[in-house]
Amino acid sequence: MNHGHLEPLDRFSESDISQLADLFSLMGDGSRLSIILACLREPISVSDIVSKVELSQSLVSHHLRLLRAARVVRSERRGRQIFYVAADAHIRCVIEDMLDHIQEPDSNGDDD
Amino acid sequence: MNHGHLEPLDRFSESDISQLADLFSLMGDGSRLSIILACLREPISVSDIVSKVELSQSLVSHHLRLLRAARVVRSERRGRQIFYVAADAHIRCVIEDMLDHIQEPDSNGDDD
DNA sequence: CCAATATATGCATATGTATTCATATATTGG
DNA sequence: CCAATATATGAATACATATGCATATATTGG
Repeated sequence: MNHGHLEPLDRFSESDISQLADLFSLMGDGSRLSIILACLREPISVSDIVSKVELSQSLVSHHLRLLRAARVVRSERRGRQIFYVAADAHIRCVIEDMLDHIQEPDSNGDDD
Repeated sequence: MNHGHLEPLDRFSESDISQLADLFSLMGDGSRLSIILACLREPISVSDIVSKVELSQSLVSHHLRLLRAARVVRSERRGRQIFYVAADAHIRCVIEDMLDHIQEPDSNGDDD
């Protein structure tokens, strides 16, 4: 039910892996992650994002397009401004989990 | 308490953002993500990873080095083989959350 | 100690992509 | 309709990095 391929990994289809990688890749750029974080709590306008993250308007817009296309953020027009917000709670969850990982004490890093 | 910088984002330090982005970036490559998934449940030897993910031994090793350096995986020698496993539960959590995000029904993607 | 197996590493390269600059589109107010 | 504001887009470029190839290191068995 894939397209005739064997699935090389446990229970993840190649499509799953590809979609996951795309999403992580989007979050894997510092500028883009800053933008995501700025949109994490509540909708925020593009111009407010620009001043908050201190990136050029053009760059923010380029990144927002990618983030929106991948449904990491959603957009909504209010008058002459466009507000962006994190698409759903999962995005917040992922970030919180990863923060926990960072703060994890170092049990056993490179012991050989 | 950062290094004299203002923190441009809500409550995330620049160091947080940088560490998060590095981790997401590591997970944002398809080959590397496949390797992580292969190590997700239980320790697995490098050679078994190679046959499971169908990448060259060299490439797997290159990626494992990055993943281990970032503490995404841990390693342990058993005889002549080296086993790798996901570093902690947070890594598993992040992936599950992201899978949930992918499977989320499309509420409101690009409506303007 | 030698051969065989298992893993790691250095270098070179092709490919991807983050960023900038200039400009285009859209919305509002007068 | 015109000017001003807000956002998006296209092209060019500089830079990062995934990958392959060759080879090095480490471990085990005889």
